[in-house]
Amino acid sequence: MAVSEAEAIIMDVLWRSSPRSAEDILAEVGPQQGWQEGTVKSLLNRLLKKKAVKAERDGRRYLYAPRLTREQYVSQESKGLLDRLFGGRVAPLVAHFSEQRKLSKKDIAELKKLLQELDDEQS
Amino acid sequence: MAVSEAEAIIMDVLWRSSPRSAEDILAEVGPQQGWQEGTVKSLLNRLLKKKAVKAERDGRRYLYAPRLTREQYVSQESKGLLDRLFGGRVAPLVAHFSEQRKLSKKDIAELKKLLQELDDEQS
DNA sequence: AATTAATGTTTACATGCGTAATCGATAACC
DNA sequence: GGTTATCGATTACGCATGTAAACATTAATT
Repeated sequence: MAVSEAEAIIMDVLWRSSPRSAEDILAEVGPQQGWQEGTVKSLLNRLLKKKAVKAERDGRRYLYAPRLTREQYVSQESKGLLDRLFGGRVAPLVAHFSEQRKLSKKDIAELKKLLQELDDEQS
Repeated sequence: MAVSEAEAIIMDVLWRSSPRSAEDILAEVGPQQGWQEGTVKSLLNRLLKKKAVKAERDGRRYLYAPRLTREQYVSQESKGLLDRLFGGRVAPLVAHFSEQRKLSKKDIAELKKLLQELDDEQS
């Protein structure tokens, strides 16, 4: 089953640094999201059930760590969107952002560099 | 409220051509999705409630048409993903697909052309 | 006019999600 | 050793979603 949006916020914390205790996660995400203890614990349990995180006992508590990598998650999500909205092709997606003026100078520079690199490794 | 995934499939039919009757929509999407009448009708009603489509009476029945444009929908969805996963920047997204070898030759060619055009209109 | 067919409207029902309160077990403290 | 604090596990609850059946209305047919 898929990792939901609220769950992904917990994953983000774990991707930044793990393993971490529930308390620790709450401290980082609670104030920011307005979540309290029970919420974080439920989300952690659902993530465990989905096998997206693992838990290792540490005395009285658990330390949680990702089992699903950020790369895997990002891939699933982006591929889903790409397939659903752009026929699975990247160029139309970029064209879309271009039309929406969502390409910053920096983006453009980086894209050029990226394409250049692809050329280089090609030859 | 957001248009759900099943609802988006109905929208797709309407974006391809509209206005259309429920029967018509069912004919196109039913066999393919394994949906039956009631399902399509429910989805249409939810879309009406969300004001994503409008309905115009045509004799005994209604003809449905999009109110939300495909552009609007695509924008919302892609911006959501971009913000959540790539800090709102396009280049990292493309880099991600590049790393996943998801850039076809055609993609690369089109991206080059796109960047070229951006340069041109710039100068 | 009564019955049937065609459509839209309302209701249903299981599952997932966001958000949490409550329960239960175990460790710490008096 | 009994009480309290700390954690995780279980349960809850409203709302959205996917999927559809049941109901209502109105037009067509006999």
